[in-house]
Amino acid sequence: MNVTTPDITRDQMEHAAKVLKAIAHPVKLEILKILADAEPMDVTTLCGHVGMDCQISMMSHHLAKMKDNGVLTSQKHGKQVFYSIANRNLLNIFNCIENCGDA
Amino acid sequence: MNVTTPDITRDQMEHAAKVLKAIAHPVKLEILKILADAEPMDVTTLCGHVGMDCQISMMSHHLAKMKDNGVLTSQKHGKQVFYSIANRNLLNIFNCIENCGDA
DNA sequence: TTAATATTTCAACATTTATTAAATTGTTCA
DNA sequence: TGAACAATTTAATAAATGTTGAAATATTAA
Repeated sequence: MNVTTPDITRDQMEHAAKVLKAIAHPVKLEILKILADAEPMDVTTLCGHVGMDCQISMMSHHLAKMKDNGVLTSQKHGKQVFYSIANRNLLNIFNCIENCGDA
Repeated sequence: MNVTTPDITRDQMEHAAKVLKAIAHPVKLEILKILADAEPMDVTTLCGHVGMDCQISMMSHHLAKMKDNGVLTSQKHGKQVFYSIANRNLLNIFNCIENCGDA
């Protein structure tokens, strides 16, 4: 397979690194995956869907970081905060990863 | 655009997180980009191609981590070590990133 | 207004990552 | 052999991340 890469400036590179850092964590990837199938979702429900033991505080930290880096958006309804994926194009990263798993 | 995500196990998730961590850094992305266009390449030449000031020792550290996580491979010829991209599918990540830049 | 619920923020700490310089290893060539 | 070069390893330190529990904030309902 002949893959070519688009031209990317140094600024874009810095930005890309930030986004990747914001999701390069098993739980954060899982969050992304769960939201991919059922967004938006509130923090407590999301916590319940995560495989491992989930502490609400940890979840909140993960979500905040992902939001800070433009990966997620949030919207408050009543006492709950619902998170969504900012740009579903990012989900293609899962296909990328799946193919590269046996590198 | 309706993006669906493949089923991914927790183990794959852990692995994916490792790979992403191994490239979630501006210089590491740049390394990947340079190699994408001209692999294999030795450490000193690679260092020269990197935009910012590059110390050979730092480069070596970056390369080692990327190799440890299966992103790169290396081959020694004489006193030089040439690095290549282990699986060029990973390069699709640049397309991913380009589209998500304005999230 | 008080109680209950949802989420965030704060603070502390452990762990990991990034960066740099110096020392070390391995290779080639005079 | 020993000088020169390429790259890695080691070690030290700074900076960023991950994790946890407790306290604080905001919203709703009694």
